[in-house]
Amino acid sequence: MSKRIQKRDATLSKQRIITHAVELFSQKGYASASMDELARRSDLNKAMVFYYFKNKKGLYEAVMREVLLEIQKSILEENKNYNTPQEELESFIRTYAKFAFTHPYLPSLLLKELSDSGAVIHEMLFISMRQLFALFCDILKRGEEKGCFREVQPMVVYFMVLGTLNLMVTTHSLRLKASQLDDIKVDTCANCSSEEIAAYVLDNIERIIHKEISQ
Amino acid sequence: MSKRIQKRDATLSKQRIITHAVELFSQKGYASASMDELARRSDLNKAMVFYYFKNKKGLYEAVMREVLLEIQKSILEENKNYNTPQEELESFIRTYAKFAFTHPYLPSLLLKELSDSGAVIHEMLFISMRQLFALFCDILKRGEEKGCFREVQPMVVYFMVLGTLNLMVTTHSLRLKASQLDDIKVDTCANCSSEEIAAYVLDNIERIIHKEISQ
DNA sequence: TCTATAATTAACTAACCAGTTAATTAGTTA
DNA sequence: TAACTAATTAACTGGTTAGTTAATTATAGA
Repeated sequence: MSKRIQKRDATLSKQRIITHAVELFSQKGYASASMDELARRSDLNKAMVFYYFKNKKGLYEAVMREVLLEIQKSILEENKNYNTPQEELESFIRTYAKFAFTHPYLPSLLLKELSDSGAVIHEMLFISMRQLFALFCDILKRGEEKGCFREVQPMVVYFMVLGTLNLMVTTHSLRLKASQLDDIKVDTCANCSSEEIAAYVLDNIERIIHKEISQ
Repeated sequence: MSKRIQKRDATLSKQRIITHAVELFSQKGYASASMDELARRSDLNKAMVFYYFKNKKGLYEAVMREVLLEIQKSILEENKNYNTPQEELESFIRTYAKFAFTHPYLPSLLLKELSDSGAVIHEMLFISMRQLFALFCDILKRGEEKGCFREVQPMVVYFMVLGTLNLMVTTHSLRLKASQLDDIKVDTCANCSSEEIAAYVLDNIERIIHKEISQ
């Protein structure tokens, strides 16, 4: 009920909605995210959501576009700093890991979508995801041509990277809880830092794709 | 509206509900699964759902229990036939893959839960998941002690297996679609069989954990 | 200062949803 | 067959949801 203090500012209002929507969708999922609650969180009238994004699906697509473009940008930009396939691969994995751990809504939103073959937004997610995958494939191919990587099934290796990193993020609280119980003693990597996890995933992937193995 | 033909049979009705609920929850997710639709699909009165399972969450827990016990049983039973860590690991991966591909609701339900740190059913999923993970850890540990596996971070390797296999199942239709487009040529493993994928994941995991690498 | 337009609002609707209730039917047993 | 119980039903409720509408503000340009 708090009266708006700020002046009118379309782009700012729009951004407020997106920002809170990213959080809300990643916390509750598409179906359980309520537009009433979003309006409350954003401290804006609900009609504004529909004024700017037409409907819930439109908002969700805008959210996914934002998030996917952001990670894509990070990886592509970081990639420029390297020029051997090995370095590029390392950069890809480290950058994704860093982003995923500092922006945990990304793994949450991504896994929610992928657990349902792109239930809500097939088309767009799809294109953006494919571009990232295409870069990954390109790195692998150039590594192969250079003779430093062996031939692998890129899709499987890609999911080994993304699937693992995403799950390590989304299960963080679950793994912490598991480590505190002591009926079964298992190491759930509960206190590993994102850098440790990234380094570990990277090491494993290198063992999979490198031709000469330094044991 | 079709009048029930069958005689009254409590266990059968209950099983009808579970069976259709597994399908519905895996297709739509917890929030979007409607009890009205479930009743329609099961060809039973909606009140029966609440008569047998108290509420929606109770039904969901019953569904997850059913599904998790089923996969657990498969893996444990198959495991009995082997007695070296290498064979056991191979059996674990192959059995999970086979089950996941023939019962695609499992990856869908699992990823939905894990994308949200066990949003709906923390406790139970948790215990069942941990038992499976404990078996995996045990296999790795015995392999280590025998000197045939190197020391690894079990949680990460576990997610490399489950995460990858689950994603390969849930994204199947998406990968098929991607392979049919030809703006970017990428191999999405669209026509790989479940055995091929299992073999490929297994091969990669072996490269990660085996001490002597047969190049 | 007038005016056109963009941004914002409160109040509303129609559909849907989980869950309840009270009555009814079919099997079972004494 | 009478009486008891378990299974089943139709009809309902209260709350929530996405989306709409028509009126109202603020702002910028002429």
